[in-house]
Amino acid sequence: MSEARIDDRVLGTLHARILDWFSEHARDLPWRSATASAWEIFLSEVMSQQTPVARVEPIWREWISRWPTPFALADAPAGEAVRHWGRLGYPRRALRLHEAARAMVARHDGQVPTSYEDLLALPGVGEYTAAAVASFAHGDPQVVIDTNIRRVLVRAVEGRALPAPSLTARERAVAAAAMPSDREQANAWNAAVMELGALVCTARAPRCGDCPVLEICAWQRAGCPPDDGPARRGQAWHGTDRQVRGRILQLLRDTPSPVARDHLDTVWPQDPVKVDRCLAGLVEDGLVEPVEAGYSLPA
DNA sequence: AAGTCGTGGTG
DNA sequence: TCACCAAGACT
Repeated sequence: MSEARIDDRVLGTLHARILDWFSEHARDLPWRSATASAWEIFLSEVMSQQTPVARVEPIWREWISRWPTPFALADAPAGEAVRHWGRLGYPRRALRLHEAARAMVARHDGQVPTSYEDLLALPGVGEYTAAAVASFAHGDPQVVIDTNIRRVLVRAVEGRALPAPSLTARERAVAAAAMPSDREQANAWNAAVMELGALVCTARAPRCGDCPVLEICAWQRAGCPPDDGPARRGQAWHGTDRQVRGRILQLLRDTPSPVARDHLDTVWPQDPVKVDRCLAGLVEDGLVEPVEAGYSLPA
């Protein structure tokens, strides 16, 4: 276990300034309401994985109203979860949410589990989501580390522009050392640092003029050196399986009845072999089901 | 452990 | 314009 030490005076200032900033500037997201249920918070966390929060809200409202509890979602066909996922992206998350709801019914009396370990065991829940749900839904101050928190800490504490591609032991140690010792403050801290990263300490064009900890930011004091890491690999898109899979699913979502194999070629007419491969992948993933008349969302 | 998995806003 | 990136998980 590596340890990281942050100067007590610096730490005190970080806590006070960032928590104060958060109390003034936090967006009033519906899942931050004092009356939000653990299920509502759980849904918001999975929906927010790799997805801008602004796009989550309408889908989240739709899901909450349609499936207000784990029981409700567990009773629905998996395909309905995929259908109502719409264009939020990474539709396997919808499937895993459905599996998670069934796991909650099977193993947790239909409740969102409270321990980090039980949360982590759910499908679609990794380190980040388990810690976030523990902290935000249950008031258990686990160390939350998301892309925002990584960026804020690497700048404010380490003085670098951007974190490494994958999470390091050093970052875990810094994040743990940065947590306030008070339980309530620690939970607020998790949300506050994330919010600061999302609204001010952004990846592309940080609004340092609006930053509450500008004077003690190590990156600022170092003169804002540019990222020294290797160039990031851009995500290819045009003509990839991802694009074709997306089109296939969009067609199936927008069609109530099964779709014939021939009709699926219309999503990528130049290459039926690619369509075959993507279809096989989607079936393998459980997102699509072969039926007599062709293909449909899973029952 | 690097690759894969959607989608849309934006600087 | 277009490459980058967004409350990651999984293999």
